[in-house]
Amino acid sequence: MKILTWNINSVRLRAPIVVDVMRELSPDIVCLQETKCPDELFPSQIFTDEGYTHQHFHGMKSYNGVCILSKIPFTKKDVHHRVGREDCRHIAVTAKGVDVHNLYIPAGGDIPDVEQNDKFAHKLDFVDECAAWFKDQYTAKDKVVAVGDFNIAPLEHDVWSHKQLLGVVSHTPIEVEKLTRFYKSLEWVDGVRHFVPEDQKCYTWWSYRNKDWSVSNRGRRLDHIWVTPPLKPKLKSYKIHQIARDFEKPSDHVPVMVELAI
DNA sequence: ATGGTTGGGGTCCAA
Repeated sequence: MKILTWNINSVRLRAPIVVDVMRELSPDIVCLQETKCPDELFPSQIFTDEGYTHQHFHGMKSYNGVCILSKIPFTKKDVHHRVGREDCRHIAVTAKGVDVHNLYIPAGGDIPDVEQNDKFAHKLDFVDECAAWFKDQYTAKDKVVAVGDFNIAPLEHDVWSHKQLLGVVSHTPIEVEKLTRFYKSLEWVDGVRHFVPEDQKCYTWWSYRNKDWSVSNRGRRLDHIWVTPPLKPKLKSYKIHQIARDFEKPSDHVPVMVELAI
């Protein structure tokens, strides 16, 4: 079972390149974030035509929005609201006995200070609530996958310069600490770092503001695929589809995929 | 230290 996550920054604009990636990588389950699309306008048919007939989308006008597109039937699908808001950042399905959660953690604005920046406070609260909620819902013996744009690069080599990004939202110590607490709470396994040594640079996002992104290569690993311990021995391979950053009209994120032997 | 780009919806906000 191949599970792919991608922050697509408008599903209507980029549905054609999602289809390209579906054809290239043949994922069974595709989790998208930042669809920026109300449900009544979701481009359902284009994905149905590709064989992704099982769809769960939860979007809103202009901002946020998540969806799960699958070739495998769901036995269950849910929408979850975090931090008392209804901003379309967390949905889940059950497929082949595995609960798959698609998360879009808030970016958190520019200033890493909860007093000065409500968006940063919201981000930290969101991560805390996820940790508590997953701990409440599951034990480490359950088969669970959590994917998405977490908007946090937790490890030193998840950013191009650890020192220069310590004060930049996405890599500040408080965010890393909170995400790490979430990570440890359910004994999650990092599906990409399972294959990529921690001392090796690894990115999934390059800013639009950086022209010639691949030359400066100032990336961050913001997109993640976590699995619970029973799924660790099932991890078969991973793919960071970096070529997608050079597509015409690219997203600033690239697809991340993990293959599980189930 | 600063500004750089993108998408959506509407002449600005969030990323």
